[in-house]
Amino acid sequence: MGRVKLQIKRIENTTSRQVTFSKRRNGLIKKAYELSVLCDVDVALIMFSPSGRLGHFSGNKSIEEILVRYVNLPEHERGSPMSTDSQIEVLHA
Amino acid sequence: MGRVKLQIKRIENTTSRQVTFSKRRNGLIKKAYELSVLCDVDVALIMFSPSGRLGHFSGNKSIEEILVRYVNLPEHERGSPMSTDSQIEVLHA
DNA sequence: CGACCTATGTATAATGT
DNA sequence: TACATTATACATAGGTC
Repeated sequence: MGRVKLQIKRIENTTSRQVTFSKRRNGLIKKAYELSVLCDVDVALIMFSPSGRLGHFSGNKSIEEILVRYVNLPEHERGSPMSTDSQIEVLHA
Repeated sequence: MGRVKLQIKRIENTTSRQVTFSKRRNGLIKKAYELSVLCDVDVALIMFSPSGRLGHFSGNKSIEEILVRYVNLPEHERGSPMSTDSQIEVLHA
C-alpha cells in the first residue's frame, strides 16, 4: 500500500525499518483482534525485534494459556487445519 | 473492506464465520510474514478456532523457540514496546 | 472447501507539521 | 521524534464455480 509498491525484503535503513515496524505491528495486532472477535478464535501473537522492541496480542485468553495449549498438542497436529471429527475431539479436549 | 463494511463482532452464521476465518487467517499470516521480513523481526502467530481449526506461522525461527524466549521474559517485560536503554539491554541479554 | 472475481473499505509509504 | 495527511496498494465481503 502507500505511495509506492514495496518489495518484501529487509528494509536496510534503520529509521525506516523501525517506522515501518511500528505501523505494521499495530496493523497486525488490529487484524488479529478483528479475527479473534469476528470468528470467535483464540489468537496469540508475539513479535521480537532485533532493534529492541517487543509486542504481543491475545484475545480473551492469556497468551500463556494459548501457548500451553499449543505446546501440548501432539506434533502431528500442529500446523494444519483440523478436519476429521476425531481430531476435533482432541483439539477440544 | 469488501463490498460491505463489517462490524467487528462475532459472525453468527457458521458458514460465513468459517469462510471469513479462512480468508482472514491467510491475510494475517501474510502480514505476519511481511512484517518478519521487512523489519527483520521474529514473529509467532497461533490461532485456535472453536470450530476445530488451527493455524500458525513463524519466520526463520521455530514457534517453539520464540515461545520459549517469550516465556523466559520476566513478567514486567512482557506486553509493551521497549523504550529505555536499560530495558533494551535486558531484552538483548 | 478452496480458487477466482470485482467492488469497496483498509492499511500504509511517503510526506508534511 | 512523534503525530497528521494523502495518495495508492492491498485485503476482503459477497458471489460464482
